[in-house]
Amino acid sequence: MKDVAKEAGVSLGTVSNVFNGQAVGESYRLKVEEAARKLGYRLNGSARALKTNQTDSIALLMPSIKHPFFAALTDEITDCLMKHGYRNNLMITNFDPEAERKCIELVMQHKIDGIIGLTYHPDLVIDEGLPFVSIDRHFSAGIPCVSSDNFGGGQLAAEKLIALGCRNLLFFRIGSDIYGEVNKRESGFESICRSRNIKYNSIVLNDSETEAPFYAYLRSRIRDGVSDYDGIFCNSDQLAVHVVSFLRSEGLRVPEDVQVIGYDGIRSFYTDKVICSTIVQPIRQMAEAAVDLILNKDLSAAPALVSLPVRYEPGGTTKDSKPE
Amino acid sequence: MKDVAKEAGVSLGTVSNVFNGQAVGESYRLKVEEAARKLGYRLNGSARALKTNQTDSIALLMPSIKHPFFAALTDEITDCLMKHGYRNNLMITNFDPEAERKCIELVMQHKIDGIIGLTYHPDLVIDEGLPFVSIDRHFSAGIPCVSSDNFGGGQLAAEKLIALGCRNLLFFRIGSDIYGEVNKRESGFESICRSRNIKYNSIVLNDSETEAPFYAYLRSRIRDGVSDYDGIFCNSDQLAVHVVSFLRSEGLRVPEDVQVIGYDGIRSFYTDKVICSTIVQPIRQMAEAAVDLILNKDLSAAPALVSLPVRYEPGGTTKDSKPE
DNA sequence: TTGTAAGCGTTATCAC
DNA sequence: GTGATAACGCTTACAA
Repeated sequence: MKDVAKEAGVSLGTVSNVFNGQAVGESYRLKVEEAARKLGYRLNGSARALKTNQTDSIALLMPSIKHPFFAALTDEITDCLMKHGYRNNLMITNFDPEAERKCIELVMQHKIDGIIGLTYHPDLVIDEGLPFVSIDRHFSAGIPCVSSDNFGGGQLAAEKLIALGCRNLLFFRIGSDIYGEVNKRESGFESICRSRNIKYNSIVLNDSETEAPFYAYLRSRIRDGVSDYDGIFCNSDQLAVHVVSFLRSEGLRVPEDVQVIGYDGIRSFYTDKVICSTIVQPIRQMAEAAVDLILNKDLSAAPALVSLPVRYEPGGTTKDSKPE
Repeated sequence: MKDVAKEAGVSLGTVSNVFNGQAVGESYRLKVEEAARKLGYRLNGSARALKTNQTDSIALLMPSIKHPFFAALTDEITDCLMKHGYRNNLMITNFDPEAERKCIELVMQHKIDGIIGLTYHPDLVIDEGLPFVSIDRHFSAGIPCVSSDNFGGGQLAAEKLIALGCRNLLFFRIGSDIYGEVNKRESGFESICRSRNIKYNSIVLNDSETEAPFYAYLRSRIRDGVSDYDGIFCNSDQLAVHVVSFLRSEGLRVPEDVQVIGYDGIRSFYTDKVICSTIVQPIRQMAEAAVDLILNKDLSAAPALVSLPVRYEPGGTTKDSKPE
């Protein structure tokens, strides 16, 4: 920068002003720009960061991005961030709370401006006003959470199944989402069943590694080739697809005998169709919401929860139109 | 840091040495560590970067991570990078050469230590010795490329199809991979066909948006319900799956009448099985190779091409054992 | 082995 | 509106 100043015959301050879009005499600006081009000069991010305490980068904590939902979310968040002139520091935690802690440590060391995180560490301490936006997990005051409208999604699933003729509903959940917003899917589902006076049941496997207990239960409720349940709402599309193939392997027809709805809205990457009837999460909107929140500094005044609307999409495992 | 020095009753240099793992008297080290803990001190990454010209971060340029292959690669690369103490600056370019240029600009501005890139800009200029490792694209001297063994993969596909009884082979490729290593899949495939004296044909759609021409061609080669071709090798799993469903919609049986092999080794995320018979790319090894290269500074002495071994996996679209 | 001091490339605060 | 100067927090000779 000193060289540019010399080359352009102006002072350091002026050069700085040019590069920061400050008001500068037009002739000076031109001279500086010319000199900068000639010298192939560009601002030094580290020096600027040191001075301003701003790195123009946000860390994104993800358990993994092999799952298509996480991948899509990461893709959109990165895209949003870049559109705002920010860089994305992607950190993969592999669902490991210890790794999450280490990531936070890194973030503070590098003075990264904020964190968007989908974490699995219940007691994760977010020190000293470090801007943090959580996805699908509700922490405490000052840490906004963005998620899909899980409660509404649960309701929607129940309403659909009932409208499609189901009278004996079942809810399935697996995974250690103990601290998640995700639990509300069940509540929403139940609330509709109750108010409509529809029989329902829930099976929740919190820390199970396997889905076997679901199948054992399901099998125990099949008599003479007929299932007690005619509608099943699953916590994820993945689970829904598994349940469907189990049912079929037991000789039941889907959707004729049993209808199944999943959650997420995962699309097959080669057909671009949903893989089952499902409640689809508004991924792009979630990304935008998270980025807006993290970039708008004033997290203390931010809503504790931003819950974005979901929609239902038939995918062949319910009696409404199936794709293909 | 000054505060820590004061608190510990030592000098600045000593504190710095402690944090950089330099030899320091044990009693001093303890005092410094104690003081640092008390003050909640941590090294300032920006200041350090300014001084050392090292940011401990690598940029990863990806066209998108919605595609499962890109997602898996990004996941593994990020993981490798973090294991080496580096951060990943993920940049999504959406296949846009202009965006790629901008990313490079960002990288230089922020003095990021290097780039791993899967790019679509044929003339991308990598200025001034900026460490760059390319994936699946061969640039020029000094820019190593890591890829799966595309030539070997093509050979393997041909060998398998022939071993499984095919006598009339076809190769399909789509996409604008004009500058890619990926073209070698075709060469490998052809080389085997020639040396085995097997009839084959290739259809390459370089800049087509749609697969329709493939289907038109395929249809023209079906007479009396029998296809001229009994074995097809596709450039990607995605294409392979599409071709399979086209063939079936035309009343042909796969794999009985026509056998199909894809490339990539994509797995269904809910069954974890490959989605067709395929040549699987060694994603983890590719990630490790790319990270090793970029971190080992001396790119001028690095191999121009690191080509990692692939393997074949049956997936139900060939006559060898099919899953499920 | 430890302390001192210069300097990395910016930005910001002043007088001018 | 422009130009000198201090300061940001660290590393690294070099001196003690």
